[in-house]
Amino acid sequence: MKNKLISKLYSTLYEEYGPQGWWPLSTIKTNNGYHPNNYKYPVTNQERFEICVGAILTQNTSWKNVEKAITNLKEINALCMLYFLDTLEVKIKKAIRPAGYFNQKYKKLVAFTKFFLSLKKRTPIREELLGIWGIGPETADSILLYAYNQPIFVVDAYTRKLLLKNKIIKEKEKVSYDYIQKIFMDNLKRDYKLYQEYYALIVVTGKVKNK
DNA sequence: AGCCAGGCTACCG
DNA sequence: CGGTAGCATGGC
Repeated sequence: MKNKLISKLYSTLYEEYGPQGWWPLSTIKTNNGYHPNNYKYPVTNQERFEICVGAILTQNTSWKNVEKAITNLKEINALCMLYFLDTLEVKIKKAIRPAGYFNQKYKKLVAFTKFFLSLKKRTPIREELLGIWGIGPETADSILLYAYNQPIFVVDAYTRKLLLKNKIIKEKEKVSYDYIQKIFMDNLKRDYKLYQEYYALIVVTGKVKNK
């Protein structure tokens, strides 16, 4: 389905807020980890792993809380695919506690880390990610878009609100994740930089503007 | 003092 | 299939 509004909305948001430099990384000391206008990240497999961990920890959780958890993981040397599985369960859970749901998220991180190690640097496909316990569509797509620079659009609560507000979808009709994703991908160039920027802008505006 | 956050699973009808 | 309880913490 064609819809001119999709690319127009992007221009409007970009002009207002500028490049966002997602996904933030603890290895970048400036700008709180953000890297506007720099699309080379992740540089290392370690940074790639950190993005995936963040994507899981931020499920239904504010990024502020995730930052604490990531800092804690780093302090106990567990923010690393080679050491994570060797770290005591209680230590990990204590570290990720600020991100909430720590029992569930611990299980999710274990399942994901095993998978990540089995990849040996190969890029995963969406179905593989969705097959992992604890990885749903948004987390899978965040990982593909930001950890692997794949042009896959991420849909979340803010994305739906943006479409509702602009009357591209209606409140009543039940719109699936895949349907919304298709609206964006049908109307944008297949460009991971554009997708990374667009989704970041959606979240940023979603936060700023009331609800 | 509630309500909400960059969701997902399990289980129900 | 669609709908929803449960998961947990910190910020506002």
